[in-house]
Amino acid sequence: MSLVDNQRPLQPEYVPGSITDRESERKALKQALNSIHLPNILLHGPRGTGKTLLTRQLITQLEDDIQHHYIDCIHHNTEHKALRKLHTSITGEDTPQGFHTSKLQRKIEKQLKHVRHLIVLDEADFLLQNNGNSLLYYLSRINKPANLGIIIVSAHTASLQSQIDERTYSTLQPRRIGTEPYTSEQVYQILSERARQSLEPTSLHHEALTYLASATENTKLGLHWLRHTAQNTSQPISEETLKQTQKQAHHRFTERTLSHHTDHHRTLYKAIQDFDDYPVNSGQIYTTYREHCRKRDLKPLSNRRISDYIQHLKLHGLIETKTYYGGKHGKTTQIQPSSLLQ
DNA sequence: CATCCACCGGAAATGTTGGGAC
DNA sequence: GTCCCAACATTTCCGGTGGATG
Repeated sequence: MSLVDNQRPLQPEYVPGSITDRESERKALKQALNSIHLPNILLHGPRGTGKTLLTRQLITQLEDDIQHHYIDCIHHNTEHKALRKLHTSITGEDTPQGFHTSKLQRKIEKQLKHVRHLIVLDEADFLLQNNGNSLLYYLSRINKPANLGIIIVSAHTASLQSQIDERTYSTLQPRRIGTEPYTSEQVYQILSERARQSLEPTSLHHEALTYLASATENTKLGLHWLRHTAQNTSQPISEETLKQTQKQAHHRFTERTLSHHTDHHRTLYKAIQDFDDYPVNSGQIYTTYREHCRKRDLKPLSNRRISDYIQHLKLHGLIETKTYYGGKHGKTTQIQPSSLLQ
């Protein structure tokens, strides 16, 4: 027995017909796309503030003569993987794995000549962290007839800018469009609209929604929590219900976030959660990680590799880190779970 | 001033995977 | 099959970092 009437509006992939409170960003994007040359755009803002939604909605409304290509850089986190995805998207055929990067590049360039294309690099941080800016460099160089637009979507602008080298950045000249975190009032509006569309009437108390909105800035997390709760209760949802489901909902949320990563990512995250007092040094985390590996019969990765994995967790917003360069701490990273996921 | 803290993170080296050509 | 090769994953190596401490 569940309170859910219509699943779809609560799903993370759902694109609502209208987007609440992102009117100025939407206009800015639209306007940029109406210029003669397709623009390059850097769309940035914290997680769960509607960036992906904005771009997804935008590409459904493009003029017919513009082909769009959506690339999720969490999965396509190298130049080669992203190019394969792009090639598949352009030609509509499966791209065999055998091609070398340069061959892929040549094939793609041929296709790009005549039609206008818009490429969306969602979660671009993951590509840059893993592979540097080789893909962006390449794309910036082949864009001579200027019939190519690139939308870079990022949640970590500061680190992103430092990852793109200056030549590439100045060639791209991306227009920056930022999304601010939602206020709890706005989160309230968004969640209440989705709840109205998908839940049985009167199944969600007003004060419960207020609580939910105040406890989360990330709408993705809020929606997940609401959906999880609605699917697992038959009584109308109160603030109390939400408090009971919070822990498990958040747990599921992180599980889902890490589901496309490796066992080592999950083991590492478990190890990070194993402490009583935060923040914790990465050295202690690594020791704990190794213990978890022993219990699970996993061969532990090197600490060099784990320090990359820590960055992945950070990019997902699962942990917060602070790096010390020398001083009494030495050069080290202190880590704590994200305060949004208590 | 030298040394230490405690690890970072770039770069090179090594291991692994999977396709193509024969 | 087997040889070769590029991409990719991971490890190894090593030069930093800057205040505290002796």
